[in-house]
Amino acid sequence: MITDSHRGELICGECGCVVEERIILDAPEWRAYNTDDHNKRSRVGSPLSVSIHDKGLATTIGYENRDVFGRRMSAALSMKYSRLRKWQTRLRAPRSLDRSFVQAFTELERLVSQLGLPKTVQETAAMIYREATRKSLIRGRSIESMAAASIYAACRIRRIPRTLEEIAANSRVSRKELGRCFRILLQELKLKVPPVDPVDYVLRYGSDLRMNGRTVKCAIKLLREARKHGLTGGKDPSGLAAATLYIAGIMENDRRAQRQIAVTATVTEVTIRNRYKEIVEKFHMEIE
DNA sequence: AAGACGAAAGTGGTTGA
DNA sequence: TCAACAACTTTCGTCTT
Repeated sequence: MITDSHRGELICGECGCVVEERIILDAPEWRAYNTDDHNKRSRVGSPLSVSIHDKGLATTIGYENRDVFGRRMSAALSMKYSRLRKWQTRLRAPRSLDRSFVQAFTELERLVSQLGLPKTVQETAAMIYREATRKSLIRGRSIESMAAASIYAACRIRRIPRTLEEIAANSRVSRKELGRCFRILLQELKLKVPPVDPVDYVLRYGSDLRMNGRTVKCAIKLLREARKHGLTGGKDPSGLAAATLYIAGIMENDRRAQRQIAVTATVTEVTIRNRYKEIVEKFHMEIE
């Protein structure tokens, strides 16, 4: 077991699973010990110090060993990252032209590993960030917020469902700021980002909740029907996914408590009930 | 005792004058 | 720029299983 005091997590040394999140530590969090450090850190936020950061890397076990379904990083890319890492340790004091880039890429890497995202997301996010830099969109905004926004955009493009909240929770950027930066990326880079499909969330939450394949399929079917009846417009996709999973659970005898679903979908039970009511009413369903 | 229900008041974001 | 509005949340008392 590894305690990551930076993130407040207890991590299994074998597989990198987060065993316990949000541990409360009595030790102080990072501090700037002199003004120089303070200037650096207040700007940057995430890699608080090289040593802590390296510790973070060491726990990124999935990185080289586990990887996503055996896919390896291209040789060129992997060389690039190890080079970046080397720079990171060397570039301690002097300011360099590339420094912000290194910081951004380190942040991307950190977010990807912390959120358990596949490599494709990291690559996409890196491309987006690079492009944003080229169009000088970073200026006036923090590296961290733009990196997080790139990650979010990459998730949307790759259809790996992660909410703004989840990403915000893993960086020092507020949900609001993250949304703003994402919007900027959207319009300035003319990214074509498909609308969020609640089905993606059904799949994810269904598996998080260990629900049967049949139940998940049923939920997807309900979702399709709901869409046909115009019940989905303007609704939070997470809420829709949660509600259809709840109904499907009852129908397929694979029931979960509203509370449980609400927690994994990060919506409230009230929202689940509202969607649930709308759907049941519309379908004239009798749910036992 | 846990789960489900719904009313009421509050929040943050979008829209349209 | 401001007000209205819809969706969602929080909180809480009540009913159901």
